[in-house]
Amino acid sequence: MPEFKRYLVTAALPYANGPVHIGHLAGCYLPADIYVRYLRARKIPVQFICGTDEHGVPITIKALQENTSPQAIVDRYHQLIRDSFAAMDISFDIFSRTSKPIHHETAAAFFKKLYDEGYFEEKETEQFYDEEKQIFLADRYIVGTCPVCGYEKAYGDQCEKCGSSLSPDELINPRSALSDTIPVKRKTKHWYMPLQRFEPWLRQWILEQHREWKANVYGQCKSWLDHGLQSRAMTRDSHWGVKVPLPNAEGKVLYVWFDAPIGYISATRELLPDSWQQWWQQEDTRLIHFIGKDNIVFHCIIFPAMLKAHGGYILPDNVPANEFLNIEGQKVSTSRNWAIWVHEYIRDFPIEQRGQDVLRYVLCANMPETKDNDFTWKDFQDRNNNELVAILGNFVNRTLVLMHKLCKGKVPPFHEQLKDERDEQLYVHLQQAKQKIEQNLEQFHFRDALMEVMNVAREGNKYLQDKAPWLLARDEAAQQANQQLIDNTIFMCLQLTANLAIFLNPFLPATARKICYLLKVVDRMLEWENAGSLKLLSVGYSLRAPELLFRKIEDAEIEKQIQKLQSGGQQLQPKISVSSQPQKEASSSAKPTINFEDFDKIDLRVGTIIAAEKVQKADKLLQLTVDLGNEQRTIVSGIAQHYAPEQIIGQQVVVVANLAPRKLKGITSQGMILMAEDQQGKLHFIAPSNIISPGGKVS
RNA sequence: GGCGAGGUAGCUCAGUUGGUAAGAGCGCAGGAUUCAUAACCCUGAGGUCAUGGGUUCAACUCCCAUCCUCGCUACCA
Repeated sequence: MPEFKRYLVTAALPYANGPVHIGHLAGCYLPADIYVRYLRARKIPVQFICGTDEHGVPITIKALQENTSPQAIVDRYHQLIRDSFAAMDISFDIFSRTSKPIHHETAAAFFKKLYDEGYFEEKETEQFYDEEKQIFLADRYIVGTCPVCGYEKAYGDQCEKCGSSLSPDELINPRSALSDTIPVKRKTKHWYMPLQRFEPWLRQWILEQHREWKANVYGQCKSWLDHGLQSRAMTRDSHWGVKVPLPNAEGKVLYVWFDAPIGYISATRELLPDSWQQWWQQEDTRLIHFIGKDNIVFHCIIFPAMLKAHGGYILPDNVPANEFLNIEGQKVSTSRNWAIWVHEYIRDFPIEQRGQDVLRYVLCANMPETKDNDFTWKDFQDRNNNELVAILGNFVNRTLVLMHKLCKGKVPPFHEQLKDERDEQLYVHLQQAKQKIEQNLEQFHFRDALMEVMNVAREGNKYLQDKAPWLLARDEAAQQANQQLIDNTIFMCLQLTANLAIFLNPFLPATARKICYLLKVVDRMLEWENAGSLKLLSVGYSLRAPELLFRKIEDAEIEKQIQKLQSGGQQLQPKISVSSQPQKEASSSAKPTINFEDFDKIDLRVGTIIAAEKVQKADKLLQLTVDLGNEQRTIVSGIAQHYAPEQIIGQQVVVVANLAPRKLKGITSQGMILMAEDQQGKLHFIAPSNIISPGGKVS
């Protein structure tokens, strides 16, 4: 292991087509920030790099939907995201954007170098082309009916309704998202990176040399490597993005996943024009990527392969990816608006009351480090009221109150001759806590680290309880007699409070500063080397009047949040609240008008299911035998996750009888069953309201 | 279906390379106390460590099978 002299910490570049939610924070920005603040407190040179990822097709789609330009979209979200992070005290050294010229230049040069050294394969493929707009359509530009759930605005790579990943060929009634015309296939050329060439090296580098990576990360990488890597297109047909720096590459841009991680490099160049090489090209720099688990393949496989191919760059030493944070038992869904948006949270729990620290605390205490975790508002309330208020805030408050009552508002002296075992025990605990916090942070165990910080406050409460200085000062005579004992107790509690500020600083920076304010010390006290000391506050120094660090959160506030979440979650057509203008409701005319002849081409028949069984090795498919009166058809239908085979025998259905046969999992499907989808995405049969003889015509 | 990660007290989660009677926080019950935001402090109840086999002197920890959850992937006309 090389000795590291400096740290380069990156947090995944958020995509500038929507605001950030608390799952993003818990997934990578909060752990990254805690880690960076800890490093800074230890005076270890560190740069914390982030910015918005502003290219890619979804942004252009969104621009089309809102009838504006991609630039307007990314400008809006860049600002919103940046402000959200600022409110949460995420302390980036730079928060840049991939639309900046320096990034285009860096990414293009990177691509050119790989091209010049022959790392790319050129391939021609057939892609959908919009003749009206004269442009190739990336998968995302093709919109059509999802073959799985019937959602009419599925994209060519994925249906956002049911989550199925698709290819454009699978869409029913594919249309161009640009012009709504029917696209045609046309040949196009792209540059592919043969990742399989890096496979032996990646196996060695990850599987042999980085066994210390988190189990979820290591396992995911191994899975990818064992599956075998393939060439991957690193360019796209688009006008929005980094232009491919080659002749005859009009209308080609870098694949967003090629250019985005390079954004880390260009942001560093922007921040440190004269010394960025030191951070990216010297082996004694430790590069750490904080990401969510959806980004593992890009940060552990593709980007390292790119860096390796380019040469001259260091590789990530660790990629501590977190899992996902669910909300109230359900997965976050931006399209269903099942999410807690940071900019909305901060409106209800403003930074004046250090609402950001409450959220930081709860998210860290419940951080999805090893598996998906659940965020509930009840838990948020409990942790605030029972931990921040009752344990931490209470300890600091009672310490300051006692100090004012029993020590005249000044830091009392410590009378060494009266030091007892209990004092020593507290001191030992403080030293151990420091060590444990350090160890946990260095191993990316943030929740354990935070727990240890809270244990310091817990220990303080116990100590105070054992010493019970209020008993020693029952009356004036008693207080006079016991003043030295009282002094010692308060002295210890005050020094412990100062230590708490140091420990809390990486996790709850605003609270740490607030404690400094109450103790009338400068922020420099927060430097980590001061932790464990009992000389942080000078004897005789007068401190400020106590102020509560945290307030209780009432049931009504929690109710309000839950209602807000659920009302948002039930909206069929979700609206993200940054936009003041409501999106246009378009679902009533999602498909172009057709005439009767078009409709008449479809032969719809009533049928009765007379047999059903699960298709082998397919999760979603049922093989049905449908009686159409004069014949029986075998139809394969993607409904296995909605109906058990035995429960649908005898079910009447509507069948598209003249659909061209198609082989699925080796079975020829002779038709298609019509299904209706409800708000939860569950499929229901379309059937006549009375029993009709099989074969009956539908029109 | 393939692969990966998980299934540990009511809840949220820890458990390093197998070895004293299985842990924490919250919640719950009882007690003590009043400096403190009815906060704090003490004590206690609670788990066949998903299930069934196996290896071992010894397994939550290793191996095999099964079930459940999440993710990636295939299937969706």
